[in-house]
Amino acid sequence: MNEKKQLLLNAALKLFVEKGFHGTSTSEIAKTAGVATGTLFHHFKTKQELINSLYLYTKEQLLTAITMDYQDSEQFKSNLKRLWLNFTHFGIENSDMFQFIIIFHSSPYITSLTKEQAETRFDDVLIFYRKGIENQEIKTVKDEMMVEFFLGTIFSTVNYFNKHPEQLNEKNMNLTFELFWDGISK
Amino acid sequence: MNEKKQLLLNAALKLFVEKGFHGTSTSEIAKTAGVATGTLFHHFKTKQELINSLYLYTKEQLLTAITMDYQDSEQFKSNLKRLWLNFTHFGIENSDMFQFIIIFHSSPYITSLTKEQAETRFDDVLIFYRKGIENQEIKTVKDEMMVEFFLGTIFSTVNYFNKHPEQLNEKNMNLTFELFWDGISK
DNA sequence: ATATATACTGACTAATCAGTCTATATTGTG
DNA sequence: CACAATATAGACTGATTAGTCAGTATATAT
Repeated sequence: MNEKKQLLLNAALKLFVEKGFHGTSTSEIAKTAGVATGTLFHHFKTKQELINSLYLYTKEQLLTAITMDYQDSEQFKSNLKRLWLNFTHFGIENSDMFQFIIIFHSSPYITSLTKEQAETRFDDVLIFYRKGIENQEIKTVKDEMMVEFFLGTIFSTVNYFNKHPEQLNEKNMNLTFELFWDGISK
Repeated sequence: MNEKKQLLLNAALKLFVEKGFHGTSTSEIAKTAGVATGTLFHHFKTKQELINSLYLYTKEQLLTAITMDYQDSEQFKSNLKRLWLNFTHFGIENSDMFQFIIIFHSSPYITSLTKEQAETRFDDVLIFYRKGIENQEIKTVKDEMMVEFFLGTIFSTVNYFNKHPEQLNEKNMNLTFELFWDGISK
């Protein structure tokens, strides 16, 4: 990736989270990145294309962080916990990216084509857990409800530790996972 | 409340959720409400004041919907469930307002003063449950974490039923509450 | 009925926006 | 080195924006 292109993505990420899509001008993005506006439009044909690229980029970073490391030798709970912890830690350590994904996931600024691209890659991760979910100690709930609940608890956990960073330690992190786990287990 | 002022709030709510704060022009809000732009600026000094008013208005509507009807005669679980169900139903039936509150709660467009105003009124509701939480069958978790978890599960439940309205029935609603309840109970 | 305040209108303005264009610099290739 | 392709720059433009203003209509009070 070209250096200035990367600087532009970083600047756009920060500003979009802070002030929204329309609240951030292309000239401000260029200024923050330390480049000219012409350079921005050289790398991204339109502002629209910039935010689409940014969405794919952040989702890719998230996917890398939660890597598909399902271990058949381990218990289902351990596998699920590792996924949950990876996801949550990503959210805490990359709060701009996490916020961006949350905000712009259900936003009209990202074209549906881009969303589909990102979503498909995402489902690939969850498919590993689907066979783990069947015949396990988990409540019989629709897959989609389970995914929403999973994401909802991560969302609230990240929010909590962002607001109260002094509470961030292994004990409390385990406790919040137990809230999720006891909810879904039979 | 003045009729045209109400029309302006309704139009702004719809458009802000759809296209964001800066993505919606004041002329479009006025046009959607069927009034002149001058009328908008007569009722709200600035666009900023409009969104602040809207935030207080939607929070007020939410508060009314989840009314403080704690019944000491009933079990804690029943009281909590009623609050949870009122909240969730509000989110499903008033999806624009719910979305608006979620989006603009952690957004720089609402001044922190306005947020405080709304938050104070909100805490008044939760205080009724605090004494219920003590010495109950609930896990010992920080109050703030409990609130985040509470809101997180409502958020995911509303999201789920919005995406899959055909799944909306009493049985599934009870099931989703049990996910929350089993998580927090000892 | 008259006076005063409030509600409303839409044309207007200075500022700002996304995107263009022309020119210059840097890089890669043979 | 030569020369083409790519990267960078920033002044510029037509369109759009939040907010103003001068005047008109409607409601309220005495």
